Amino acid sequence: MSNKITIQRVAELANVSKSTVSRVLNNYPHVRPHVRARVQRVIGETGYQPNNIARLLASDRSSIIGLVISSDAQMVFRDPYFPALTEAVSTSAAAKDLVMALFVSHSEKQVRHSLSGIIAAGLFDGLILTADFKGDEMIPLLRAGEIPFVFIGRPGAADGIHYIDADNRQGGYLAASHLIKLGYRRIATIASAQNSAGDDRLSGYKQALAEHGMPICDALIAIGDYSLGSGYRGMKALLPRQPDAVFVASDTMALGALRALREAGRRVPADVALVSHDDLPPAAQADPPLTTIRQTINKTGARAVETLAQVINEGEALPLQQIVLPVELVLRASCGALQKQATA
Amino acid sequence: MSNKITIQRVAELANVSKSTVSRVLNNYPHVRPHVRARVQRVIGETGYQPNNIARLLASDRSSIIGLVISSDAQMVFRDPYFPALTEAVSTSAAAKDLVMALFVSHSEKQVRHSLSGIIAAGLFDGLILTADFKGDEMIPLLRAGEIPFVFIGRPGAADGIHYIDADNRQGGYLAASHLIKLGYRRIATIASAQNSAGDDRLSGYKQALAEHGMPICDALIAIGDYSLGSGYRGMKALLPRQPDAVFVASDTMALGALRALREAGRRVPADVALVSHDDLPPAAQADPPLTTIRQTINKTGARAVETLAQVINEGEALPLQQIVLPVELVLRASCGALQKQATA
DNA sequence: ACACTGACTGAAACCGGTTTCAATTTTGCG
DNA sequence: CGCAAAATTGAAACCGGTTTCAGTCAGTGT
Repeated sequence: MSNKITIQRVAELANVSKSTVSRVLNNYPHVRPHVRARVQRVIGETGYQPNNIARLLASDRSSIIGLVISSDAQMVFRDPYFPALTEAVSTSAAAKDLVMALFVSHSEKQVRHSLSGIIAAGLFDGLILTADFKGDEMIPLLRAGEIPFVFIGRPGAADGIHYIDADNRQGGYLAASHLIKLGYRRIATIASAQNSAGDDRLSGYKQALAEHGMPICDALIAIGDYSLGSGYRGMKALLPRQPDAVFVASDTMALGALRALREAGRRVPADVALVSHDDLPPAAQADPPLTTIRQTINKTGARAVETLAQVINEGEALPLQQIVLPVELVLRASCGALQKQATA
Repeated sequence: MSNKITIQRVAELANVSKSTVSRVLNNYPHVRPHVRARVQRVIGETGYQPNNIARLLASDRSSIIGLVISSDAQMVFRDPYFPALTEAVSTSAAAKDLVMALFVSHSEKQVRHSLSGIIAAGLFDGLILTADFKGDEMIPLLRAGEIPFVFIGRPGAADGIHYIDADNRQGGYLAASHLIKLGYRRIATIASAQNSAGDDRLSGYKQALAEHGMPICDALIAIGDYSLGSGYRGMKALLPRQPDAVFVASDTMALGALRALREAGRRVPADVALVSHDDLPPAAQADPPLTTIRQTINKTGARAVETLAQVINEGEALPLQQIVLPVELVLRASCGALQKQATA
C-alpha cells in the first residue's frame, strides 16, 4: 500500500489522541478550533487518507451502494434505458461521495442467488433495484436481509416499499390524447406487459381513448417486450388492422416499428403516425425523429440515490417514499403535428 | 444487520477457536477432517456468512475491482460499446467472486481527481481502465498509487503496462482488403483519432490499400469521434469525393453514415458499399445490416478480469501481459458481397 | 519405552479506524 | 472567588476477521 500513514501516526504528529483525530476527520463537535486546525495541518502535510475499510468495519458504513439491474440478458445493455440509468445513478452517487457497484443479473434464478450473496456480504449500505420481472420475488429477500433499498419503477407488490417511478400512466395518456387531438381515429398501441411501467402506459392509453369516447379495440393492441424485434413484429401484426396512428411503449420498440413500416412502404407520419415513450437519444436520431414521452432518467437516478441515502440514515423513521416523477410530451416529426401545423 | 452470527459464535458452537474456524473458512491445511466437518456443519446450520469487511481489514483484500471508464460524457453510454464492455466485465468479475464497481469520469479533469480518490480509498484490489483520451495522464497516478491495474485498449504510452486490446490494425486491414477484393476502387474511410484503436484501424486500412498498390488519398479520409453525428458529418464530407465504398471505424458512426447516404439518395451497397467495425447489436439491426469487423467484447472483458486477478496475486512476478485479441469479418448486406454472389 | 518430529490447535496480537466513558479542563454565574 | 455544568480530551474497548507463535498431541524410528 502506498499509504503507510495511519490515524495513529497523525495523532502522534499532532500531539493528540486517535480519538481527536477521528473527531476532526468526521467533523464532530467538541474539538477546540485551535486543536482542530493543528490536526488538519498535519493531515494536509502528510497527505493522510483514512483507510475506508477500517472505518467501515468500525462504523458499519461502507459508503458503497449497489445498483441491481435484473432483466433479460439480451435486454439489459441493448435498450439504452439501462445504460442511461446506470450513468445517472453512478453520477449522483459520486456527487454524494458514494461508490456505486453495479450488478447485472441475467436470469431470474440468478437474481435470487446473487442477491443473497450481495446482502450477506454486508458490504453495501443499501441497494437500488430496477423493477423488472415486476421485482416481487426479490422483496422478501431484501426484507429478510434488513438492508435499506429503493426501487426504481414500481414493483408488483409495492406495499410499504420505497420507490421512484415515472408517471407512466400519464405518459400513455399524454401520447394517446395527443394523437386523438391530431385527428387520428384508429389509434393502435404496441404495449408491454413485462412490468408495471408497461401496464401503466397501456392503461393511460386506454383512459385517453375512453375519455374521448373512442372504442378500445383489442385488435389494435399488440404486446411486445421492449426489444426492437418485438416492436417490429408488433407493427407487422398491426398493419392489417390499418391503424392511422400508433403509440409505441418504448423508443426501442418504435425503432422496430419504423422498420416494419418502411418495409411495408408506409410513410411516417403521412400514412401512420407514431408516438413513443422514453425520449432516449435514439428517438431524436431516428428517421423521422420520434415524438415521444420524455421521462427524466437523470432525475430518476438522482432521486433514487437521494432517497436511499435517507433510508440509510433514518431507517424506519423515514415515511414511505413513493415518488412519481412527471413526464412530458416531446414534439418531433413522427406524429405529424409539425406537418399539420405547417400546412394549416 | 441480519447476521448476528460471528466467527466467534461459530467457534463456540463447534467447540473450537476462532483460528480454527478461520482456517476452515479459507481452506487452509492443518485441520483434522473430523474437526473440519464439525465446523462446516455448524456453518451450514447457522447460515453463517463471514463479514467481508472485517476479513478485508485483516487480510488487505477487498475482492472489489473498479472499472474506470473515462470518456466524454455524451459518449460513454451513447455508444453501445461501453455498455457491452461494462456488462462483460461485470459478468466475468461475478464469476470470479469479485464485485465490480463502476466509475464513469466525464471530463479529463475529473479523471485525475476521482482516480486519486479511488486509489486513496484503498478499497479496490485493482482497476480496469479504458484507454480513452489515450489514457496517458492516468498512468503516473496509478503507478504512484501502487495499485494493480490493467488497461482495456492500448494506452498511448504502453511501455510496461498490462493491456488487453483488440487487433484493430488487423480490423482495418481486413475491412479494406475485403472491399478491395470486391472490386471497389475509391475506398474512403471515416476514422477516428481519439485513441489508439482509431489510429490502428486507420493504419490497417492504409496498409491494405498500399499492399494492393492503391493510392492513399487524404481527401478520402474523414475524421470522426465515434459518435453517430460525426459519422453523419464524415459521410457528408466524403460524398462529393464520390467514394464507391467506405470503411467506417465504428458501427455507431456507420449508422450516421447510413443516414447521410439515405438523405443523399445513395443506396447501400449498390451506390456505396460500407464495412464498419465492432459488430455491436445495432450493426445487425441496421438497414441494410452492416458488414463489420467483430471484436469479441465478452472475451476482452473476461481476459481483462483474468489478467487483473493475476496481477493482484503475482504482482511484479507476473511477466508483462499485452494481449491482442483477434478480430474477424462478419459478412452482411452492406458491403455488397452477398448481392454479387447472388448475381454471379 | 523414549526422544523427536510434524500435524493440530488455540491464545493473543493485529488490521485501522469509531465510540464509549471517565477524567480533566474551561466556562458560566452567583 | 468558588463551584456546578459544559466542553474537551484520551484511554480503552470494540468491529470481526486473519495471522503469528507457542504449546499439545499423536505417530515414528530405535
